[in-house]
Amino acid sequence: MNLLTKAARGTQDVLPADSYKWQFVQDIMLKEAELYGFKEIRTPAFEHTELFDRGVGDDTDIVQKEMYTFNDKAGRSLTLKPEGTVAAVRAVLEHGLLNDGIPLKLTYITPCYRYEKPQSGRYREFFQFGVETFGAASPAADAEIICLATTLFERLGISNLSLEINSIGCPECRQAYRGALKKFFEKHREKLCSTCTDRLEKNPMRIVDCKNLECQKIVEDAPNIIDFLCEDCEQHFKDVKNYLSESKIDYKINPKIVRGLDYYTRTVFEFVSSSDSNRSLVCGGGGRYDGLIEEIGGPATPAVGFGIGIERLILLMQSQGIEIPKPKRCDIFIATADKTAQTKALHLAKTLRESSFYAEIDIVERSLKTQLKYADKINAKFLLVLGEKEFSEKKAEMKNMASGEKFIINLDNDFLTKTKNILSD
RNA sequence: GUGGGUAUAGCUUAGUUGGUUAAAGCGCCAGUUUGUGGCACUGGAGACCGUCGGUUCGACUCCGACUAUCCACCCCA
Repeated sequence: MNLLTKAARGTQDVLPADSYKWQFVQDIMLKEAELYGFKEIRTPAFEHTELFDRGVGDDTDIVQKEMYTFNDKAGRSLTLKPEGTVAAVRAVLEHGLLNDGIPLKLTYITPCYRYEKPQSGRYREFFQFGVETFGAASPAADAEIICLATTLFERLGISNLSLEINSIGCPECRQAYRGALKKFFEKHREKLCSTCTDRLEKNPMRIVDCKNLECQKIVEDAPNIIDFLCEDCEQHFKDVKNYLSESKIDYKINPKIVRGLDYYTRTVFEFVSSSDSNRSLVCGGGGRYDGLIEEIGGPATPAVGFGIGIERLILLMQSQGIEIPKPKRCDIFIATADKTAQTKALHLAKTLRESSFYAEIDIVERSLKTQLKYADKINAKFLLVLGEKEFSEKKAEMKNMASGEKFIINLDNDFLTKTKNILSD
């Protein structure tokens, strides 16, 4: 297969055999978000590169080595968005949406791009569903977002997911924690992996979620962020937990969930799949980011949100054997025995389609017999055969393909009503 | 970026110690006489065996590089 007929690395076609699954999932997500009061926002595929340098953080892997950055013809540096939040924040600020009143609740499904080595559930183009609440500092906002995520998974039929939460405090309490961590890990410096020795200076918090087994062993005895929360942050976390308990949402506190960037504050959460041995992250990036909006030039505004990768979600649903409703079946196939009948068939099909029935006719000039085979192949519910005889007698037989039951239909005035009745049964 | 596996029709695969026109199932297209499908039978289309180079009289088969793909790490959705 040559380059011309090959999708670019890390990208994927969603074929008709699968697209209905996407429709199903996206539909549920948007509808559920709607019930929580989130309105859809659509942002462009690319933004000014500076936005992500600033918003995602230019010391992250994403910005340092994974962005699709290019110059347009006027020499502007643009970047395909590597995640959804920052673009949404930009749009909020640009259009002054916060002036419409708070809270501002937005949802989106958007393609994201990261130059990474593809593997299972990881693509260079992937689709992210996200929700963001702006202007709400209350723990109720955190809880509402988590609650939405929980219901979503339920609606999709996903089980064996566990919710893990943590609080990483505000910049003030984090400073104390960071100091304590540094002091602690300093003692174990020579046992840490090489990336973690680097982290020790730049970002000791990231050592806490290092996957290296040696590091993890050390982390076990490391100080816990929760012990360093200031009074306000502690109360906030306590309230979030309270809301969750009151809503009967199970959660586990995982002190190892941290975030590398400064604008993340307080609540962080993840949904991990416990069905298979290797815990896979389904919904990362969930949490509060009270510092972000100010970081990219807006007024200090609290915000919470989360993102889900749709590819991963569908993968998970498949691994759990969740049945996604099959796409709509053809209601009726109108077979035609000759050219005249064929001309009229389109009109009849049009009439039915206007009433929202899924009707098909022969458009490849097959023999009648082959048309019937085709009707069977596409799993049509009903069959209508039209020819000279039918038009001279002004009536035709409509057959239920599964039962073989036949109905006589008049082809003139009451065609639609009669057909509708049979089809709707 | 690091490590490992794989590469033959649309799909799933076979291909014997290198030896002529590369095989099967499924799918696709059509036929099995006249206007009613599913089953069965018959036929047909469809592959420069991932690419390039090497070894050889001869390579789908052996060697090398590249590319793609899958899996894991990293990171994350």
